[in-house]
Amino acid sequence: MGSPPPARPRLVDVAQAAGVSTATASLVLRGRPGPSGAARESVHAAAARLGYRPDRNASLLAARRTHLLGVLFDVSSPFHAELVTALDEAAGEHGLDLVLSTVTGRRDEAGAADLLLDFRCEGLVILGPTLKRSALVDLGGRCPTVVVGRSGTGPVTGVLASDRVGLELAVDHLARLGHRQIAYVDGPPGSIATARRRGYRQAMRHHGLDGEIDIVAGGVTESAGASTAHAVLGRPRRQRPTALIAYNDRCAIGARDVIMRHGIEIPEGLSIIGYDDSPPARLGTVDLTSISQDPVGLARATVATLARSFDGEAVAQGSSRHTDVVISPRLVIRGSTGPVSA
Amino acid sequence: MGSPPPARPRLVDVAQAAGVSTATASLVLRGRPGPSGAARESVHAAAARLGYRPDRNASLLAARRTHLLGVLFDVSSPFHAELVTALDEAAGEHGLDLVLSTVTGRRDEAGAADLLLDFRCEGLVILGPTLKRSALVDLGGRCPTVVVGRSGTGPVTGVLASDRVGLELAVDHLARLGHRQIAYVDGPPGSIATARRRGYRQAMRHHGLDGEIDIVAGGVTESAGASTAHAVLGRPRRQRPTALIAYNDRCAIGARDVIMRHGIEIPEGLSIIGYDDSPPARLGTVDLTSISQDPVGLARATVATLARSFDGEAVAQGSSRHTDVVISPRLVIRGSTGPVSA
DNA sequence: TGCGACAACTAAAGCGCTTTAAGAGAATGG
DNA sequence: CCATTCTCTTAAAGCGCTTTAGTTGTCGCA
Repeated sequence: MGSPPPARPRLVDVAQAAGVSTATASLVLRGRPGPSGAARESVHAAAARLGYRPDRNASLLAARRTHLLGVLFDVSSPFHAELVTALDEAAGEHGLDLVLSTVTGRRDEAGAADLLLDFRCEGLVILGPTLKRSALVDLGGRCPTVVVGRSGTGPVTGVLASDRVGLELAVDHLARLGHRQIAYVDGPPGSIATARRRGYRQAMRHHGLDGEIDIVAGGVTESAGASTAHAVLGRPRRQRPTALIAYNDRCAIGARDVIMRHGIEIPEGLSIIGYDDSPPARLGTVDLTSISQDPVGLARATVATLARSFDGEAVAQGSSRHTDVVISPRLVIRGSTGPVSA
Repeated sequence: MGSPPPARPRLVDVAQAAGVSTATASLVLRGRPGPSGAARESVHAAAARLGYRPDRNASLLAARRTHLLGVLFDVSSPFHAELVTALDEAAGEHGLDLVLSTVTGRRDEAGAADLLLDFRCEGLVILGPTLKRSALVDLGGRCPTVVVGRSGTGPVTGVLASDRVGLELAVDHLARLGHRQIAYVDGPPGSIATARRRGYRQAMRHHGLDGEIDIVAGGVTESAGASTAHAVLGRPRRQRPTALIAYNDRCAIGARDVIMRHGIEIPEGLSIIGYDDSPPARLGTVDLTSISQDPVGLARATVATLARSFDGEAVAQGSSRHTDVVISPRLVIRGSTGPVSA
């Protein structure tokens, strides 16, 4: 393992080796205008020769700008994983870097946020926060903050994919395939599930399927989906839906399992649509049609919002009204949906 | 979102408010001996009143110790997620904090490592690295480094769970249930798969099952497992194994899918053991017996190793020999294994 | 020749903290 | 009563960088 600290070269070393002052070296290394061509060359040469890497902490401290975005996420969530990747990409385009923090046994969401603030990040991104409104508002007061996947509050902007549009996409797709008996597997209590349920109703009405609206109890986990499937399969044949839209992929996958074991082919006997476009949905063996919340789009919108707040000065400060940024989800069509069988 | 920087209080503010010097305030806030009881009280009071939080960057810069462990991981891996959580816990016990970095589109493993080093972390943890040996050795030369899940090289220590023991546990368990025809579903080319295959052979021999050794081609994904299952189910009945040990959970789950759809009950018709004890294996609907690499154990060992190298001075520097830390995996028994049917 | 304008550079003052070395009292003791 | 030893404080020197204000030297032009 170890090695004694091989004494990293510092800026003065580079400057000395290049025969210039640290001021010049600093300017050159950051590509700032000023130094002459000759100076630039010798500094770059010296830096390369010494293997110089600036000390981030010192730079940040001196520059009073950290170019750091703090991201608070749940390390065990695949959806968050995708968001983090996308955020990093988007941050890079704005010259920002990410510092990550996650909720663990010894640190709750507030503690993790504090840790990020201690790094003096210029903006805070909170993924799917379970924080109380008041705590959120407090954070928003200390640092430009965006929550992803839920509505903002007070000074905190929310960036989210429209659930209404999501369900519209799902119902449209199924209706186009000839389905009429389209059931919706409900989620847990909460604003997200409410929005999706509402979106489902609205979309059904839109297609003149008011009479077919069919909301069955579900949940968030695979086993919830499994129970739902049992319930649906227990109905008399005529009353069974020909298609299912589930609150999320996990629920959809649980239902799918039971349905298949019941001897019903998918999509011939029943079409299924999930929500989230999670990695399991993409597995060749699962191949689930799903609504993607477009992590890349969410990430871009998030970073753009924060970046705007950095240079665009404080936004609508006094009036602590918040504005959400709502993007459109996408329908990812896979093998779990097909035309309704004759 | 925004808010104009509400000017965080600095140490001088606290000191001033408490009527002491910054030196005293600094000592008090870090619980160092020196200041009197009265001083302690007033500083703490002032800090609380102002809502003071030290600027991490400034502290780190001045203290020349960062107490930071850099962790390089794959944000899309559930196994890494568990490790990160466990690492954080373990680091906390040693007074260390984690700074995370992940491979993304714009940053490869080496780039991510550089980012971590720029944060001046005192130790580097690389989870399941795909880095070349030479790159690893280079990192190890710059900073105490531990790789998790693979053997070390040069100055880099490896921390891993014994594959030999893992397969021993699996075979023991099945043998105890009366199985004799235990097949092993092989993994992709590489040292890990080799170690597991060897462990399987050894364990079988140990149980006097030399004649039953049965290694079938597999792979790392669900679909690889599915193909394997098709191959096995294509055999004449007598030659079919009564139990399967798969290279990993994903492969096991793919096989399980095909087997169930083939009308064979699990575990009555066939027992299956996976490897990794990944979240999908734990799902109620999957309920897969699996070998856990004991993330908590790995994390503890990793942090302990690094911590030792911090104060214990450089370890065996000149001789660039490396030592691995090998821990024992655990068998997690679930519903996918049962007694061999009569 | 002399003066302003400009380009290229640098000395030095921080950033917010830690730490060292030294100072000021108070307490001890001969 | 003065020397000695503590205990408690603090001024000041950094940490490695950025940035401001200012210096130097060159050139053009009246």
